[in-house]
Amino acid sequence: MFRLPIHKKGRPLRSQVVDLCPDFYSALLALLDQIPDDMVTVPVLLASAMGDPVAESAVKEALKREMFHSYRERVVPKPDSSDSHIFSGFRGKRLLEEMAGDQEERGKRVVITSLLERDGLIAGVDASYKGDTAYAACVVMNRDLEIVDSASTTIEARFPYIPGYLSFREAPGLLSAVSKVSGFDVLMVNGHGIAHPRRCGLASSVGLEVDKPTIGVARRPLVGEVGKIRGVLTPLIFDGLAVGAEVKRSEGPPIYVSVGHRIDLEIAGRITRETWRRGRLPEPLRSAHYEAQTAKRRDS
DNA sequence: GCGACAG
DNA sequence: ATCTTGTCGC
Repeated sequence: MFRLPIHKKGRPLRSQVVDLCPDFYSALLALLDQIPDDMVTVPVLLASAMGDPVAESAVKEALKREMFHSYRERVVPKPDSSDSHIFSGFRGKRLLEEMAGDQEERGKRVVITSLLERDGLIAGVDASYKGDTAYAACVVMNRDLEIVDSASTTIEARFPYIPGYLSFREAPGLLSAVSKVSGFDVLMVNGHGIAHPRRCGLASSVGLEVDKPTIGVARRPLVGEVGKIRGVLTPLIFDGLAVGAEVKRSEGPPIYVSVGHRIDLEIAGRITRETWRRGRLPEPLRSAHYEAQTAKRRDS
């Protein structure tokens, strides 16, 4: 029977992703405390000090939270032309830079293989949010796409959504939900696998943890360009490599599939096409999304 | 240089 | 992802 290594007989959660999931908000607080009393700063400088300017909007969102109420006047929206008192001398470790380095390392551990013993049971996992409270659900379907098992959990996310860093927000909840179902052959995750700037998107992070064949499926690409049609799949090219593929149906917008872990693009694409019947995502993900929404509704 | 940017 | 009413269409 499938079992996740993160529940050690009632011990606290342990896994690489969970261990490496730092608290974004405490790190931001530590930076805000460095601003001298007679100075202010701007969001992009805080994001850069955290290690990646891409986090600018996440910083802006965070500053709206109650937790940062007393720091609101220390951050101005734009660098005022007349102001020479914009602080930028932040010190300390760059959290996002370390996390990106970790993704690069884990991306190298992703296994791409055409060996897939069975694919009779397909699991889908997804999460819904109410603020930072995550409601994650995992459903298991048979070949006829009938639900044979499902589970959901709720957990507090300690990290905001930042493009390229989604796994640090979502993986803990998804892993918890996945650990509650009895078993499956392939896992489908709502997000990219190796079609990621550092070859380690949400689907790869989750796949490496559960050590099962894992597929990443997303509605929009994060990196890469759609290449020339090659057979039934249109490759998504990034850095000169086919890191994923665009999957089309007769009608409606396409979706993007990539290797999460222990699978290859052809098989991942085949399973994605075989399970995509209606709507914007394949059935395992539609189902998991519905269950996650239901769990959230039930809670409030 | 500026904007875009999985969920 | 989430905030949100009615509304266009099969």
